[in-house]
Amino acid sequence: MITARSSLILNYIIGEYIARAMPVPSQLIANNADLGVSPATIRNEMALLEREGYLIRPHTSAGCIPSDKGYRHYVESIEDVRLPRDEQRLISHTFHQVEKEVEAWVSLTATLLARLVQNVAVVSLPKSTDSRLKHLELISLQDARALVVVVLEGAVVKEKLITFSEAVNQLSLTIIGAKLNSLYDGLSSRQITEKQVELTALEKQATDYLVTIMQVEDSKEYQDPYLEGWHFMLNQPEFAKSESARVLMELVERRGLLKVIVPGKFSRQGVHVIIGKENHDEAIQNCSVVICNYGVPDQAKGTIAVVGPTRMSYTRTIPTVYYLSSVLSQLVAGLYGSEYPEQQKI
Amino acid sequence: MITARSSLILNYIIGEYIARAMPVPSQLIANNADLGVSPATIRNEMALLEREGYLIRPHTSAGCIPSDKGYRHYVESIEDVRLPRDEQRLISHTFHQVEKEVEAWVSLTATLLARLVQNVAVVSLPKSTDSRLKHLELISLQDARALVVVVLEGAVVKEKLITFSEAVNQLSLTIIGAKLNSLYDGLSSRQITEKQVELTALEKQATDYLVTIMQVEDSKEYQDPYLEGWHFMLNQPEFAKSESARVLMELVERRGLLKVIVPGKFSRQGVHVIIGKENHDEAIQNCSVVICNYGVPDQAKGTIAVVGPTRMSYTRTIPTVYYLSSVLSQLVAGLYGSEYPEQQKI
DNA sequence: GTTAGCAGTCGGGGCATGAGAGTGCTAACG
DNA sequence: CGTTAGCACTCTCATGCCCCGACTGCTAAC
Repeated sequence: MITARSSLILNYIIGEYIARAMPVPSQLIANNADLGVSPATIRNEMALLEREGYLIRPHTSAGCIPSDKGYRHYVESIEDVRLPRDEQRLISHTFHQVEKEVEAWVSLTATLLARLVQNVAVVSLPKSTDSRLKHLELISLQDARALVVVVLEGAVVKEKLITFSEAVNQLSLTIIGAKLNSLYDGLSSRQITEKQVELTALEKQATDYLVTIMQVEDSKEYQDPYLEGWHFMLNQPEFAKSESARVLMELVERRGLLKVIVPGKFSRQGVHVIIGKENHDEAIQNCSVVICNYGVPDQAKGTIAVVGPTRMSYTRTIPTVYYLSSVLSQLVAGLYGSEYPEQQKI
Repeated sequence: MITARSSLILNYIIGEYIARAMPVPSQLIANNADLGVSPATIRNEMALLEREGYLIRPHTSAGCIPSDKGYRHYVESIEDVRLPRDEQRLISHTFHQVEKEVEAWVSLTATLLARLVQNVAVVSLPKSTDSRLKHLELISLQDARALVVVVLEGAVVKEKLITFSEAVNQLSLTIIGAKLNSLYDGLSSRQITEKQVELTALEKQATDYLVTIMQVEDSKEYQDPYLEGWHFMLNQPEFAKSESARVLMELVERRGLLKVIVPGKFSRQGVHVIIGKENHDEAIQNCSVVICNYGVPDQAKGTIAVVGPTRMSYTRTIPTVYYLSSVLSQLVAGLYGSEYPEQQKI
């Protein structure tokens, strides 16, 4: 339904348009695309591509700009999703210089990603699907108030201030903590609630808090991802009048980008691209999202994404998202004590 | 040097300008400000205020807009920095509904503040000036790798992945942990390093990690504050062309707003307002910052700030920042087990 | 199928015009 | 001396116009 040459021309137009942010004239294509044909021939092809819906003409006497369908074709024809070796090295080197903490990794990923692709990066923390208790610690603060620190499988640490029904000293708390640790070690929140044991009032209270924390952790999905790089996006001519940026920001900041995207169920492996109108939410229909899961199968997963105008550099963004997701996966795998499988292609 | 009536007129103009975002004509003042004089008289006063530098005229035949000096006068003359009782109740009610975690409080503060004042809110976590160890926990992950969880005075919890020089099991780690806890309980990082004790190789390594974590915690100032509400700011006509917003965002996101402000040394108590050119950094000289410290004296302090166009509602922003800082102070005081002193005025 | 040539179309910049808004000034008033 | 009415003046903004330049679509020839 589309000849090889049309496809070449289409991809050339899109590449140029991404770089110039202006309609691409036939002249330019004939000169630079090295097809050995004249502008007139190009124009014929362009007219065809326009009829087929791959191109849009802002007005009669102007060059073409790609439609969502055009971008889709362009993205599908990208073959190489690997970042150049030297860039890979540069990135992984940066990760070695940072503190060995999940938050630091994720935050760094967001910052790097935003800078590398000059758009907004969205990276969520890795989340266990069904968290299991690794360790529990109760620390007395004052009278009946205490701090409970919960360490879950995968080096997830959660703390919460709690208040017992009566004053307790550190010694009692340590004893309670020891008992609960031995009782609940390695269990999920559900298993803990189902466990039938004799507990004192205080132990019961501590257990309740523990279960609550674990349930909260299990239930909060895509909460508060790291957002970085708004100022890069504002640089794009698409967002010159800030009204357009505002709508998008409101969506991403307030309602949570990931919640909006998820309905798409991009559950398969690899990088996914959602272009313009393919997005469900209206506020983001002149944007594209490049998104990828990372994590360890059956243990924990997170999401890494880039949001930018549909006219973003996919050839740069896709490999970058892909590579960073694999780096994060490996780091997270270390937390769960498992090796991470070889990288796979899209 | 400025009569009572001039001052009234000036403040009226500024109030109007903040509301309308347009130059204020003499007509409007005469009609609404209830001074019992005609527009002509107002014009005379306006001419005076312009000569004195309180007002600026965008062009000859236009109303006036306030200069930074004018805003300064306006802000100084604000007397009531208390939020209405019912708003106070609404806010404190919201805090009761949220998880009892420092991060949750600070994040909520940023969100609330941004929404209440319709501008960007910047809130930093409370930071101890000289943190002391409350509890240490070592958790084995795999072979030589482990997780160290450090609880500091003030319910600050930090975790880090560490690697020992040799494989260690959980039992050994627990023993090491118990020993270090009894040795270092309540000490600062400096005191820990100065403590002369016989340690095994592993204990030495764990101590080093502990000290590093505490030093990092002590040294990182104003790191990664919670930012909220960019989309509100983009609504302001001042930022209609997103170029102006970009510069500001770059400053706040990349270089850290608080670092830029700090040189001003607003060490005293209460809310401070930095207007336009009073800011050191050029990128923010058409903005104002309303900023306030919170925390417990000598134990921990954080910062809460609002950034917006110089034409922001100071009468709303100042009380809101003030009240939220006192709420946060009280919450943080609870963490340190001390009562928080009565609220004081600016 | 490809190409040259040419007419046709549309956006954007430059410019003049006119209306409207609001002031500055002057002269009169109490 | 402070206040006021009246009026001329100034400047912005919106509108309309025109023309230029950029590209295309079409046609006819290769």
